[in-house]
Amino acid sequence: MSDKKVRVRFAPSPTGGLHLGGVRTALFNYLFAKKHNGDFVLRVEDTDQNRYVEGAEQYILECLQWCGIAPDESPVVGGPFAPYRQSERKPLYREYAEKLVAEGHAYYAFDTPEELEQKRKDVPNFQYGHGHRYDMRNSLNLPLHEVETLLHNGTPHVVRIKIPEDDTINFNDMVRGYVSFETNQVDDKVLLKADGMPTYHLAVVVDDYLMKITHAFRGEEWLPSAPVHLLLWEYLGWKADMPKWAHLPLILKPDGHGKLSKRDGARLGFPVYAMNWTDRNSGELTEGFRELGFLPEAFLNLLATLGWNDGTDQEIFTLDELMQKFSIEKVSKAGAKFDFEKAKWFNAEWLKREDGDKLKDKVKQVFEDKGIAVTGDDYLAKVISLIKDRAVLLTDFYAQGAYFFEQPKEYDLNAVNPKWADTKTAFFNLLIEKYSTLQSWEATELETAFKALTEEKGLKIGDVMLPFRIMLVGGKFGPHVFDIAALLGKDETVARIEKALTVFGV
RNA sequence: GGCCCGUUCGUCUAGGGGUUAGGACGUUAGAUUUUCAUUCUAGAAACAGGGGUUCGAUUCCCCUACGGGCUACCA
Repeated sequence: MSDKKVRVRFAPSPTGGLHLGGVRTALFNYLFAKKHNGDFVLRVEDTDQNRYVEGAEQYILECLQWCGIAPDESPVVGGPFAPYRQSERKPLYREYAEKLVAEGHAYYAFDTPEELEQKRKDVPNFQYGHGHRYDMRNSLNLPLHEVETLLHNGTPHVVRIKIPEDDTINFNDMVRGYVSFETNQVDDKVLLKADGMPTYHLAVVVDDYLMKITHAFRGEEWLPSAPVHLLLWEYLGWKADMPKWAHLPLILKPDGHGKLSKRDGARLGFPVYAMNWTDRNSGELTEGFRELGFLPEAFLNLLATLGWNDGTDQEIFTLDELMQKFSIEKVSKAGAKFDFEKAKWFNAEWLKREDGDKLKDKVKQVFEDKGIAVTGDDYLAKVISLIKDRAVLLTDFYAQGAYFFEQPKEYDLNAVNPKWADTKTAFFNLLIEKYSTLQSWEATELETAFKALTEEKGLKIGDVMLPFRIMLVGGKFGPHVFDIAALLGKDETVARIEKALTVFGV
C-alpha cells in the first residue's frame, strides 16, 4: 500500500434502497477505511433516471447512521469532492467520453434501440463488440462527413468503448487473487447514454479517480465488467491511480437459488432491509430489521460474519473489535445463504449482553408503540434486566413484559380452573392478609411467607404457585414469580390477587 | 449458449499434505429452573465426483458435475 490516504467509497444505486448485501458492502468498506485511518465516502449512483426513487439517499444515510457507520462525505453532508450524487455531476462525464473518442478508444454509435433489437433477433448471441461493431451505424465505419452531419443535427447517439482484440486482461483482486479475461469476450459497453448521462462504467471510473478513491469493494456481480473498468483507467491515463479491487461474495436466498432480493423478504418472512422503507413511487412498504426489533449492534454483527471471520471461534464482535480485526483477505470467496434463525440468535445474544439500563430508551419505545405508558426509569431498567434473557427481539419485550405496566387482560383459566377448589380461594384470601401486613417487600420474604402459608393450610406449593403466577401475569410464562411480585409492589400484587379471585374457579 | 467466479455438517464457517476434520445456528436427548425462557451436558450431522502428483490427499494440479454471477442506452 502506498502512502496515499486510504479512501473507500460506498456507491449504492438509490433504486433498490439498501438491502443486506448493500449494507454489508458498506460495512466492509467502512471497516477497511477506518482500520487504516482513512475516509469512508458515500456516493450515490443515480444515473438511471427511470429508476430514481424520491428520498432514497436520505434513507441510505439514515440506515448507515443507525448502524453506526456514518460516512465522512456524502450527498447530504457534502465534502471536498462534492457533489456526491452522480446526476449532479452529469456535465463532467462528457469531456472524458470525448477524450476517449478523440484518442481512438471509444466511438459514437447511432444505432436506435429498435435497430439493436432487430440485430439481436437476427444474429444469435449478438454482441456489440469485435465481431459486429463494423456492421453497425457508428463512427468507426460511417464516412467522416456523415458522422459530422449526424452529430451536427443532434442525432441521438451513445459513446461506446472500443475493446481491443485478442488481448488478455488480468488483475489482482484482493479476495479472489488473479482473475483474467479475454477481451474478445467483452463487448463494447455504452459509456455515455443518449440522454448525456454516463453509464455506471464511465461514472465509476471518473468519480473514483476524481474523488481519489484508493480501494474499491463491491459485489461479485461486478466482476464481469471489471475488464471494462480496467481498460478505462488505462485509456484515461490514470492507471497509476487505479484503486485496488475487491469483489465481495454475494448473499444468497436461504431457500432455492440466486442472490437475495427485495422480494425474498416478504416471501420468506424476514426483512432484507436495514430499516423500513416506503417506496414513494409505488407506496410499497418493505419492513426493516430495525422495526422488527433488531439492535444495530446485532445487525452489524450478523452481517459481518456472513462471509467473513477472523480465523478464531469468536462470533460476537463489537464495531470496535470488527474495526481492529477486519481484514479483507479473510473474506470468503463463496456466496453465503442468509439464515434468519442465526440472525435472531445474534440479536438474543446482544440483548443478553447489553446492560438493562442501556436498553431503556429502545424498550420504552416498544411499549409506547403498543400504547403502554412507561413511567419510572428505574422501574423500567429493573423490568428489562428481569426479562431480557427471554427476549429474542426488542419487540418481544411487549409480550414478555406488558404485565409489569398493566394488569393482565386475560387469564389462562384452562390452567387453573380444572384444579380449582374452595381451599385455594381461602388460601389466597389469607395470602392477601398476610402480604398486607408485611413490613418490607423483598422477593425472598414473599417466598418465605408464601411457603409458610401453604404448609399451614396443608397445601402443596405446586398447587398454588401456578395460580399465583397467572394472577400476576395472566399466563404460564415469565421470570421467577416472587421477583415479579417484588417488583410489582405490595398494592399492585394484592390488587391483582383480589381481581383474579373474582374470575378464578367460576 | 458464451464468459467469469465458486464448492467442508441442513445453514454460516475454521482448518490445511499425516487432525478423533474444530466452532456456531438449527436439530435430538438429558439435567437445572414447581411456569416459559435462559443456562449446562451429551448426540446425530460435512471435505461434490473422477483422475493425477505424493510414502500419504479433504488440503496441490487437471477434468467432470453442480451452484452462482454477467451477458441492457440497469446499477
